[in-house]
Amino acid sequence: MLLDTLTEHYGFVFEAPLLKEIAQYGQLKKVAAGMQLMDIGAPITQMPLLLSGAIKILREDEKGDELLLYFIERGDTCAMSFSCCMGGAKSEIRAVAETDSEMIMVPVSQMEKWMFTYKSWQQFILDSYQARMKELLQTVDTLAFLRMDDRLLKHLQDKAKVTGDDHIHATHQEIAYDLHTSRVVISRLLKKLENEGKISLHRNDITVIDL
Amino acid sequence: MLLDTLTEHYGFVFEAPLLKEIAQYGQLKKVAAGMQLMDIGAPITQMPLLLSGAIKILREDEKGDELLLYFIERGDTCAMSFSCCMGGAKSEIRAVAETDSEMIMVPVSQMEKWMFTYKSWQQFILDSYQARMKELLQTVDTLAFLRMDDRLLKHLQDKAKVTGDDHIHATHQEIAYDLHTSRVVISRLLKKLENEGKISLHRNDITVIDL
DNA sequence: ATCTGTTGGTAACTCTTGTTACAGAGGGAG
DNA sequence: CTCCCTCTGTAACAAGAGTTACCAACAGAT
Repeated sequence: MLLDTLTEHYGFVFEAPLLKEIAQYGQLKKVAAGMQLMDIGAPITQMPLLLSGAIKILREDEKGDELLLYFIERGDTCAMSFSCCMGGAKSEIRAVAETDSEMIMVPVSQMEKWMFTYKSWQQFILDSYQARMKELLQTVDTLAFLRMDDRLLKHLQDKAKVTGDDHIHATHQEIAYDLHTSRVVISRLLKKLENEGKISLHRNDITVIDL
Repeated sequence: MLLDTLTEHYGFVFEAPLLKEIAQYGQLKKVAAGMQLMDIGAPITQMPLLLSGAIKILREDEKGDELLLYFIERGDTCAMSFSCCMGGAKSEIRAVAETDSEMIMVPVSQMEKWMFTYKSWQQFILDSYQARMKELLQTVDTLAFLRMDDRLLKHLQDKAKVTGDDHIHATHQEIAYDLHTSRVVISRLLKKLENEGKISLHRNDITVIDL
């Protein structure tokens, strides 16, 4: 039952009446890994509360070049979608399921109401903004202060963390897209990391040793 | 009088009773250009509403390397300071007055109350988060997708915009700090931009032609 | 087994950025 | 004016990252 699942994941965040309302107005959505949930420029009408799995958030420039911003995990939401809803704005980012995921989609109309009626909801939204802000700052730090080899290792560690698996199933090309570089560079640096004993390489499988 | 100044800058954002409350509890603060307003790791107890001038927001890594994130202008606030206040968290960023500036400092106790009593305040806070998020995304785009010469030109244009002056009074070293690179690189690229007719160089003064 | 498309390894080269070193220009203090 | 310090220009070199090209290894299909 929806309310049970909800209580399991958000019981410590929201009070009972709010949980009930969310269960009432929310809609369960299951997505398979790799599925796109939202695109840049798309209008936003609902807000996801993640129950399980992980979502990766991407940015794209005019030329179509991509960059991974961060992952959203269980118990999180995409705060940006909130104000977007409220203001009727378009999405600034793209969201793709990193693993099979479950979430509850909440319609914008209720969100606005809850903002005034439930202190816990208000707090949740503000905390979410704060958390996302912090992650974006992390991303900026990574881009500004780290070299590609460290960015790569960090990416592999992050990926292992959100999937809960130290075996990463991804091609060098896919990793290159996430870090906005070329496949050759990734292959080169992966080999270097392997020589340093931090990972081991197999076809379609990178094992992160240095977690 | 404080209320008049406040109404002038925020009259279209907040309703009259809220303006009055802000005037009552807020404190006017004037700072000179170059003065540091907040440091990384410092506790936050007040939130600024900017009346005039501009504040630059910086990020720093463990080694003390800096990076300019964005500018805050008139009519804006530092949304991050809001949740920091609420959660009693430490600042993630450093804030330095880019120009002489005036702001109203609002104590945290009132902010919480207004969140429930004034819809316009709630909207203001959410809009502010959204705006800051958008600026951070801009920063990420700049770092990820632009080369240093374009970053430099963009920086000069931004700086000209927030100061309202196409003459930029800064040494090459200062610019290098903001962009997290070395003075030599900046001198080199500035000369290149001058040859391309986009700026003109003088001692302690860069004139932006291509605005 | 053979063919084919995908994935990964590597070399060679270019371009951008960072580093070191040094010299000259400008401006203020004495 | 002279001294001294800061600011700027430039050269030469090093390192990191991007690009192109090519080949080998592998997996699935026929």
